[in-house]
Amino acid sequence: MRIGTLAATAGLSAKTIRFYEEAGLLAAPPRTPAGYRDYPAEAANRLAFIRDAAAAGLSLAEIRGVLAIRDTGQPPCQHVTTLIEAHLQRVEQRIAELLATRVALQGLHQRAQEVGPADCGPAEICRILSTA
Amino acid sequence: MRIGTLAATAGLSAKTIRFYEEAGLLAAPPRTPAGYRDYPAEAANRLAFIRDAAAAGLSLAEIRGVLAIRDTGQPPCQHVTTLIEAHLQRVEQRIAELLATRVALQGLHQRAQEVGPADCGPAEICRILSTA
DNA sequence: GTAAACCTTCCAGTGCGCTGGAAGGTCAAG
DNA sequence: CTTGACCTTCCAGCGCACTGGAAGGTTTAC
Repeated sequence: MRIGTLAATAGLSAKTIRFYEEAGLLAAPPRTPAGYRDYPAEAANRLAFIRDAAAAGLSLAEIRGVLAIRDTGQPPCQHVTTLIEAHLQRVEQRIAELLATRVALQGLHQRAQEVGPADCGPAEICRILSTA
Repeated sequence: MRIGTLAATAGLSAKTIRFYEEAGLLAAPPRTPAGYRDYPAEAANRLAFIRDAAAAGLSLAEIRGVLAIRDTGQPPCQHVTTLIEAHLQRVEQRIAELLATRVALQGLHQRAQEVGPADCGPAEICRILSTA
């Protein structure tokens, strides 16, 4: 299977697949006599896994870690559980930050309704965004 | 006021202030005979404004837009209101995405409790993260 | 007088996950 | 036989907001 076929199967671009190889996520496949990459069918599974893990928000570095453990023959369960927990924490942290930002933006929007252009002196920048 | 003093006042690094000048957020100040930047006290206000606006999550490009309007002498109220609304939408969109990711991660975590290492055949990568 | 702290410019790199393009070789169809 | 789709490598850049460092000049404190 050549790279274009694999790309179509996995729903990625050929560029991305070469990039994953370079990044150590995908082993370098054998080549045809002409030098074309020639992938076994299992490569599609690996790419699907990468896609699923990336969709869950794991970084390529984290995915590489999981794959590296799997490639030793060990099931990566414990590592994956730890990773999921850590990532869940990061996501929750980020959600909390964004909720706070949302409250702040709603406050600014409220303020924008209350002050008119005439309320801003020429010396200040914007009474809505800052009192500086 | 020299750049280090301004940096300390504004809670930024001197590097960042030079970067803001380069990025068109802050006018180039006059120089001392030795070539040192010599800021008027108002520069601190402008930096405080930039800080507040950035804290609300606006990009430097957006902040530059607000400042550019203000620098024409116009109050930027209408522009700012529009900007806040657009940014609020982006934030809400992102929150929704992260909430979905959180649900997905909680599902994966649940699955991780249910499957053991023995459940993963050597041919698959990780039954927790993907069925590929 | 000298050492440390401060300033200047310029160039380069960070992290992340790709993407674009150039210059060339190969393969399949008509 | 040619056209066009496909493949190869390599190098560069994106967007974002800085940050680091080198190599040099200046000011300040003791």
